[in-house]
Amino acid sequence: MIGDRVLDCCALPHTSAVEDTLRVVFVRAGRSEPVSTSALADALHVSAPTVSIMLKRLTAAGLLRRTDGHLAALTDHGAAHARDVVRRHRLLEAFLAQELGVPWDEVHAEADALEHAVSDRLLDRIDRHLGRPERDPHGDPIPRGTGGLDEDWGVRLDAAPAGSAFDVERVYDRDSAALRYLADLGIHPGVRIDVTGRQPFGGPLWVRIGTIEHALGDPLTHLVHGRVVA
Amino acid sequence: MIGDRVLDCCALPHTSAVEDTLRVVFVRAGRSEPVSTSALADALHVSAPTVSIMLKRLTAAGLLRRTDGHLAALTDHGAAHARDVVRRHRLLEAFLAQELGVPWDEVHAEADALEHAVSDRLLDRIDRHLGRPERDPHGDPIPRGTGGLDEDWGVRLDAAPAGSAFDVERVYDRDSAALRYLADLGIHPGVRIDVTGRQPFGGPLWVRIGTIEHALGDPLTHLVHGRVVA
DNA sequence: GCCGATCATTAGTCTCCTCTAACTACCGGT
DNA sequence: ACCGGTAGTTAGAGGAGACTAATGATCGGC
Ligand SMILES: [Mn+2]
Ligand SMILES: [Mn+2]
Ligand SMILES: [Mn+2]
Ligand SMILES: [Mn+2]
Repeated sequence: MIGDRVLDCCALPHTSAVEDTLRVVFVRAGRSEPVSTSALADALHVSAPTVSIMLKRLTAAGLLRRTDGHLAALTDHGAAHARDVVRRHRLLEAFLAQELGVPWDEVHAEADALEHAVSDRLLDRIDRHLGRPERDPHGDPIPRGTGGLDEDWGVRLDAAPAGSAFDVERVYDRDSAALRYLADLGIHPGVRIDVTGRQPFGGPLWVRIGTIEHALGDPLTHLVHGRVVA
Repeated sequence: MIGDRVLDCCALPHTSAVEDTLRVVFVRAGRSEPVSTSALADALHVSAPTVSIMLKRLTAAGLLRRTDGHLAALTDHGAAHARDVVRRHRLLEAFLAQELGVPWDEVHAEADALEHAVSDRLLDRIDRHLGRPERDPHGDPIPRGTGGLDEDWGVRLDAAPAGSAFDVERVYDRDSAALRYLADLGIHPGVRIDVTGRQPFGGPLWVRIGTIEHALGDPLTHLVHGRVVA
């Protein structure tokens, strides 16, 4: 936490816990995943009561609304702050990967800590140093200014029909071990995959990367997003 | 704060406040400055009672001793942890200055925040990336391994006799405005200064850098350390 | 030897973050 | 209608860190 970035506007201190919650709500909502108390507890590695109390505080501060099924949704104000945290997070991920060669399965954890400690001034230096990158190592767009963020996740790999080709654009960065495995297979943003077949009843998806063929289970295919091209 | 660096050994959480206190005690003691409650409160930008309580906790954890005049001194154990914080701090300063061009009067504040968020793994990447630097932008030695740290501050510029030359080795980094001014004058580690004269009764010291002559008051000369060479 | 200034500590409060345990609300199945 | 499980919240507690106000200790000056 750097002292000078405080949510004066909403009478809420800009702590790590607050920032992390805003970021996770933003990203999950962008993926159209349900933002429930338990899902947040899981993602943030805290207990459900801890999330419950945090959501109440964020709601009181006008950053969050509760929808029908206890779910959480950011207000415009909350989304603006969340975007700022996401920007810091992804820009740091890009920096760590490009400048220091941190592998893409490690950058998330590092950025999760650094995002609260980097000043706006330093962040802008990093941005300039990298030449104002558009995407982080997972293909996630880096929010810039107030311009509309392209939070389009495209199509999930498991939705690609057999016989089609698939351009990988984004890979969800939650699971380090999965990222490591996908990288071993050569799956990362910018790569074209041939979908060769699909077993029925949730069976594995057969894909070819280069000349090698692999069977991918749902937990993996659900992480890979992009476009069907043929 | 990154979760995995906890002082298990001393039953004390490795928080920012704890780390900052250890670092400041270490550096002040290294400069042979009195480490009093009020001096720490001033340096850490907290109230005296806050320091008082922290010193009691550190003492209870065996990281600190109280000497005669209420002063604080690190135990060997405390010094070992403090060294680690100082290493993170100075290595980050060096990285920010060399890789991102952050000016030397800004690196301290940035490192003060980042030092608690950087993992050991990332720090080692930074270290390797910089080629294992020995000194930070202020000329301060970067502790490495368990080897003896050269915390020699040499001689203060105000102790240099008129007519002598003075090699600047270290500049104390506490005061940003002073660092900015000294940089404008061309005073930084590696520079040779000619001491041309000294006014009596605490008057200014006259120095020549290159061809330009300047009068420096005590607040400035006390920050500049090095060796008298002639 | 007293007086005031300075310094340190104690006392009392506050906020934030986290937990466990208990309770409640809901929902599906029988 | 009932029962059990899941999800969410409430209740209660504790630690860390911060503050102000009051109190205690120390020391120099006169
Ligand atoms: Mn974080
Ligand atoms: Mn990412
Ligand atoms: Mn710090
Ligand atoms: Mn320094």
